[in-house]
Amino acid sequence: MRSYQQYCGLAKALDVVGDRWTLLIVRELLIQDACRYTDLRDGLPGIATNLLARRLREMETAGLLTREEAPPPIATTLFRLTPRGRELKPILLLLGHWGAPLLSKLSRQDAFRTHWLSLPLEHHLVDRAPSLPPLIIELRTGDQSMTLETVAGKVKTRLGPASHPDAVLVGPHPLVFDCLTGKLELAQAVAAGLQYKGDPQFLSRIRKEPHPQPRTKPPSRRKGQPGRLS
Amino acid sequence: MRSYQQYCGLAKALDVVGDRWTLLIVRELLIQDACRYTDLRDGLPGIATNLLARRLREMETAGLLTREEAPPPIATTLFRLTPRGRELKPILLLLGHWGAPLLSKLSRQDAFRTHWLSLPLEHHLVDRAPSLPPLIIELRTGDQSMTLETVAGKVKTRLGPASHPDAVLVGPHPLVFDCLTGKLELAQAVAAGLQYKGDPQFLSRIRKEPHPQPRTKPPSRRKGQPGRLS
DNA sequence: CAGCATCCGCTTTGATACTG
DNA sequence: CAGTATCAAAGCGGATGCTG
Repeated sequence: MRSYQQYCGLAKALDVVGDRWTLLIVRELLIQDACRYTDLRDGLPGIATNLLARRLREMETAGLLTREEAPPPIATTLFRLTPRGRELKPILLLLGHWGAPLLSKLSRQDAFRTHWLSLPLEHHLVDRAPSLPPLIIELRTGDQSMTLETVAGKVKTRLGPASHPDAVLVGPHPLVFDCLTGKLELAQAVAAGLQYKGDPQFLSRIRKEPHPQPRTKPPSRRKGQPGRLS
Repeated sequence: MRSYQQYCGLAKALDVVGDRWTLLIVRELLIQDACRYTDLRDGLPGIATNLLARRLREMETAGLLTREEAPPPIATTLFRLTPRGRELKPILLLLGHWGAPLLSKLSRQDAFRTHWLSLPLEHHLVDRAPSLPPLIIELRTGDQSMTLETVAGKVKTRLGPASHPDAVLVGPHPLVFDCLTGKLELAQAVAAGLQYKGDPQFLSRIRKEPHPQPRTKPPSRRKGQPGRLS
């Protein structure tokens, strides 16, 4: 990117991360830690391959990431954020939070990768009952499943299914996301096509505000099946 | 900007504010509140006038700012951030802070406007002695002077000179900025060409860490003239 | 003068094809 | 797997001109 040439920290930051795709590449590396070129390309639907290669070079020069050549048995290049690059994480979280209201129904045909849920979910889910046994929730949406697990008052995410989840959410990703974050009440999400197995209380345990939109009268709670599911 | 078309809050945020110049326009409106077109153009050296007009239209459409047509006596258009636009402030502060280390000596020939100091200074200066009488510091650098004043444990900035400052800093903007934020110790800044009038203690009163880089032995404190200056 | 719109050359981006 | 090469389209920067 052409420099703004302004003596201003914000302008200097944008000189480095203001290019198209750059912050989304940082997103991928924040979520996936060590990425191969093809992992990145797969997590960035729409990017042209030459542009990805160019950005990776520029970001390496700028000190945002490093490129590790793995030795012959593995024989692949791994891209990883430097500490300086990882310092962008709080900014990405805030920006993502700022942009969340723009995820409307109109975005339903947008590309989606399950791992994109990781940062926003870890950012605004909590464990409101850390003294209870750990809670495990499996999400089945998008290109792969994802598991949420409460640890030390927080919610950690990882890719892949859970072996003994307390609850399972299955459905289109906008429903799963809105239901988890509390934008949609569970009953509304179920009415819209979400499948939920487990005790509904588990959901309110990890939402920051259990009833964020009491615009209409609060929907009546439905009993789920408590206990572990296989 | 062409949409990333990804179901991700960050990608949606970048769809709106990821265009070149957009966040710098937000910076201007955060600092100056109500701006005329020419104020904006002056605060954004390097922008092409047609591009500014286009961005303002797009940002109005996106709900970031409003355009007020002032009645005939004033006869000018005022641009102002909406609350939604103002929600970007913490993000800009973080990004500006992240970019601050990039403001090196190499940036000395970059364009500069005094009001750009406003956000970073208010962001990381504090009043470490709020029980003392208010402190007033005048900066003379860049295109106009700026006044710092302690209020309720914080430091507020405004453009223009102070009538009875406790201290005055005169010199090139990188020196004034580094000296205030503590990147440079006062003695170093003075040695580099900064003029400082007032008690050196006043500086450590508003810095978050009074001695941030004791790599070399701490420079000996020089006595200044305490008390008010005219 | 404030607030643009138009034109033109250059740079960046996007899409696709191809390679060690 | 990890890119490079090529080319068309879009975006940007700079100059200039127009309108109240």
